[in-house]
Order: sequence, then C-alpha cells, then structure tokens
Amino acid sequence: MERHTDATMSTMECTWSEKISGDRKRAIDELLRGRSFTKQLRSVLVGGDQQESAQDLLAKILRSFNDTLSILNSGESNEVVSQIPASGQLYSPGWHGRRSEESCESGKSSTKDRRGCYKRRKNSQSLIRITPNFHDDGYAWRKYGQKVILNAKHQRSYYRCTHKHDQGCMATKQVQMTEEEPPMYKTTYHGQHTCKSMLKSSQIMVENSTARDSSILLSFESNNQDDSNAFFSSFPLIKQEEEIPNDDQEVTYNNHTNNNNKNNNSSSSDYLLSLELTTSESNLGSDHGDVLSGVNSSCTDSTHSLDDMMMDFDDVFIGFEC
DNA sequence: TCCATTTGACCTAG
DNA sequence: CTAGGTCAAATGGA
Repeated sequence: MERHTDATMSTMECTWSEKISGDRKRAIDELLRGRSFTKQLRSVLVGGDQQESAQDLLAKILRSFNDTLSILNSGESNEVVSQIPASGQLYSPGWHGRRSEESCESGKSSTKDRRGCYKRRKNSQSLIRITPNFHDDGYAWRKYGQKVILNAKHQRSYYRCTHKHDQGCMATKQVQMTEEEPPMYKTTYHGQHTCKSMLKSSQIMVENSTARDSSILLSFESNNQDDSNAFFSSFPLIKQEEEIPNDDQEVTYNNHTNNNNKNNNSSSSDYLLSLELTTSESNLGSDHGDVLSGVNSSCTDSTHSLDDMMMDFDDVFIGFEC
C-alpha cells in the first residue's frame, strides 16, 4: 500500500517537473514574443514605422501576456500538482479548472463521491462592479448556483462562462443585489475569459484604449498574490466595461500591490505596463521575482519615457533568456 | 431533445 | 463548526 503510494508520488513529481519545465519554456517563449511585439510597437510609435498598426501590435502583446500568464497559472499550486494526471497532459492556456475532477474520474468509479474533487477558490483577485440594474456585459453566462448570504437581504447568484466545458473558459461571476436604496447590483468577476469572446474584448480594449473615461472609478486592493495572474489576464473583460453607459457603474480592481494605480488619467500604456508587469512579479516565482519587482517599481512611475520602459522591459528578459 | 435554471447536497477555508 | 462556492440531478421552457 505504502509502496504503491510512493511510486505514485514519484511518478507525479517527475511528471510535474517535466510539466513545469515545459510550461516555463512556453511562458518564456511567450514573453519573448511579447518583447518582440513591444519593440515593433516602439518603432511604430517612435519611428513612424507603419508596417503593422500599433493597434495590431498592442493586441498581439496583450495576447502574448495573457497566454504567458495562463501558462504560468496552470501550474501554480501544490494541490494541483498532486492531481495532475499521470499522463502528463498539458492543459490549454487558460485552462486551470477542474483538473481535480478528471483525476477523480480516473481514480474512483463513483461519480457521486466528490470529496476532494473540488477546490474552493481562496481570496483570489476579483473585479467588482456595481450597477443600478442588471446589465449584460457581453459574455455568455450560465447560472450554476444561488445562495442565501448571511446578513444579506437578497440571495447571491453564481454564474460561469457558458464556454466552460467546450472551451475551458474558467471565468465566473457573482451577482448580488445590495440593500441600498435604490438597490444596486454588485457583480464580482473571477478568473479570465479564455473563450473566443476574450479575443473580441481584447480588440475592444485596443480600440478604446485612447478614450479613458474619467467617470470609471478604478481602485486596487487585494489580499492574495497567488491568483493575480488569472485575475489580470481578464483585463480585456475589464476594459470592455467601457462599452456600457458610464453613469451607472463603479469598477473596482482588487490587486495586492500598492502601485498607485488609482489615477484615472494615466495613459493607456502606463496602465497596461504597470498592470501586466506587476502581475508577472507576483507569479513568476522567487527566482525571478527580484528582477521583476524592479521593473514594477519603475513602471509605476508614469513619468517614464517609452525608451525607459523598453530598457526596463529588456532587463526583465536578462533573467529569462536561455 | 436540447439547453438553461433551480435547488439540495457536497466541499473547503477560515 | 459555519458560511460561502460549486456540483449535478431534477425540472422546465423552447
């Protein structure tokens, strides 16, 4: 019995380290792509090189970072490690969902017994939006639960992305009516959209990146580093908020870092760089965190020039390149 | 028949 | 132990 367990564990460790090294390489590849796109973007912005539009490049950069973060996110916790199928299967970018469920299926015949098959989210980053009415944010949601919440007058509804199963999209949201007068709808978003609609919103993000509406309140607060990549990868979703009328919403980003992002009038590039790099800082592991934290501190200074930022960006990759 | 919602049970974090 | 998040069978509508 014990011998069997040991053998299983050693197999898992092996599989896991292989997966880590594979994921890491993929993540590095994605980051290198992102750097390449960023350099192209710089020549577009600085040198007037119009071979490829800034918007296209920005979309590519965003996608590259999203993919990177998803890759890194797919192997973030030890619990996940213990549940990786022995086949060493790699999950598609963005898929960090019910891996445990699959392992349960293979391990136990009973589908009724779900013990250990479910890992509750703990203090993950979230986006909170408060609106006076229930509005459609453009994504296809499917309700999967409803709970009575302590000290809350109204029940809380739980939604997941409709494409959870066909595309592995792990985005979820919770909607709860507040007790205020008039009642408001508080929507809390978790996770990232990896379904096709993400691409759509990413494009929206690029297209709207010049028009920052000062009526949208952005604030950063948080409690946990572990999931920040998943959270920030969903920024295309966040940006999409601008599609809707702006007189009725409050958007709150929860993030663990205190990088003074409460300014509404920062440029779109400042906004993107500080967020994405901050995300990297918190998730790339201790061996790279020191490098990245330096970048974070410099990027939060909105007075940096484009060249300064690119130099910082290059510095990051010193630690990555093989 | 398919798909979304409802709802009670299950499960975990605190 | 409790509150809250998720699952999945049951149910209902198109």
